[in-house]
Amino acid sequence: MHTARQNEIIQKALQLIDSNGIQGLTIKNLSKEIGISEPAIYRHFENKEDIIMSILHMFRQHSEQIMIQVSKKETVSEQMDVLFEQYMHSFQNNPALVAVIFSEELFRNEGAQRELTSAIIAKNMTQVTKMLEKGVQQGTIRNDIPCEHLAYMMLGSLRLFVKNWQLSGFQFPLIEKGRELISSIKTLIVR
Amino acid sequence: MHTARQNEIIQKALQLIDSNGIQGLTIKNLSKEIGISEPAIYRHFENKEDIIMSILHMFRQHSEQIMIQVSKKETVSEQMDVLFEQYMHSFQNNPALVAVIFSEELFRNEGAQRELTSAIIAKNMTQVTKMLEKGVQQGTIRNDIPCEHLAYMMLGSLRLFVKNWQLSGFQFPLIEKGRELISSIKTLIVR
DNA sequence: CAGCAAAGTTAGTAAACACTAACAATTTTC
DNA sequence: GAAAATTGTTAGTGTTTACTAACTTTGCTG
Repeated sequence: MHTARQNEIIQKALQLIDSNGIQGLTIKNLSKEIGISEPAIYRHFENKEDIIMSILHMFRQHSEQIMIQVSKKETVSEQMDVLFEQYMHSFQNNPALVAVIFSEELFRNEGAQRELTSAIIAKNMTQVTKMLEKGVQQGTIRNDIPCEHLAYMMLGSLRLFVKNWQLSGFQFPLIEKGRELISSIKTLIVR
Repeated sequence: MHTARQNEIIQKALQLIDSNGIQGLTIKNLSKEIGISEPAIYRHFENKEDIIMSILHMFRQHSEQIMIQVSKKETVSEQMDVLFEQYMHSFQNNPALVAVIFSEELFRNEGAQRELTSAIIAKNMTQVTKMLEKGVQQGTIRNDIPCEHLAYMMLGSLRLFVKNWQLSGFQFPLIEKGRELISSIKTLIVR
C-alpha cells in the first residue's frame, strides 16, 4: 500500500506529533528529520492533510489487527488479556503511538480528520462493549452493570494509564504495570 | 485577579480551542470573535503564551475548587458523588472546558505549558487515590485492589465519558448519564 | 547504454502567523 | 475639567507556513 519512504514519513510525522504536539508537525520539521528537502515530501504525499489522514488510517488498521487477534480467543477473560497485552506491546514498541490514541484532541481541524477520528473511537467502544456483552451472556462477566459502563472503565483506564506512562517520561515498565491493571479490572468485573 | 476583558478573552480562547483545536487559537480569530482589533488583545495579555497559561491556571483553580467541595463530605461514597457531580455540572455549563481536561494533548509545545499540564493531572490522580485510600481505611472501599488502579478507572472513565459526550455533539444528557456511570463505579468498588 | 520515470534539488510564491510602533479615543483620577 | 492612564485603532514588521515551478540526479528497463 505504502512505499518505504511513505512509511518513513508517516513514522517521523508520528514522532514529531509525539514530541511537540500537532503544531510540531510541519513540512519543514518533517523534511529536516528525514534528511530531504521540503518539496521532496510532496513527491510522496499530495499535501499535509494526506499525511495526517495516513497516520489515522494506519492507526485504524493497527486497531483492527488487534481486534482480530482478540476475536481469536474464546473466553472474554482471555480476550481482555489479549486486548491489553497487544496495545501495551504496540506502545512499548512505538511510544509515538500514544499521541494517536488521543487523536480526538489532535485532529480537530478538517472535517475528514474529525470524522475518521470519531469513527475509530466509536468503533473501539462498540467492539469492547459487544465483547463484554457476550461475556455476560456466557456468565463470565457480572451482569449487574451495563456493559457500556464497563467499556468506559476498561478503555478509559487504559488510556489514562498509557498517558501517565508517557507523561512520566516512560519511567515505569508499561507491560508489567499494565498486566497488574488489567488484573485489577478483571477482579472487579469477571465473576 | 483578571479584568472582565481578560476573562472574556480566556473564555473565547477556550471556545476557539474547543471548536477547532489548538490550531484554531490564533490572535486573529480571537480578536475577530471578541470584536476588537488584533493589537488590542495585547493590551490585556503580554503574548499568546500568556493566554494559554491563563487558561491552564483557570482550570487548575476550577479543579481545586471542586476538590474543596469534595473534601467537605465525610464519607468517600459522598465524595465520589460530589466529584462527579461537580465536574459534570462544570462541563454542562461550559462545554468548552472539555477541551482542557485533555490539555496534555493540546499544550505540548512550551516547557511551561507542559509542566503545568502534567502537574494538574498528577495532582488530580494523587488526590483521588488518597481519597480512595482513606475509604479503604474506613472500610467503605474494597481493599483487594490498589487504589491507584481504582483512580485510573474513576478518572479514566470520567474522561472518556465526557469525551464521548462531546464527540456525540452533546446529544445525551450528561448529568443524568453521568450519575448512572458513577453509580456503576460505586457498585464495583464500594463495599 | 539510451530512454524514462521516480525522487531529489534550488528558488520562489502567497497567505497566515505573532507581535510592534505610532497615534486616537475613552475613561479614571485628582 | 485638565492630566493621566487605559483601551482602542491603522499600518506595518519579520518569520513561518504549506505548497509550486523548473531543473537535476538517480536508478531501473528494454
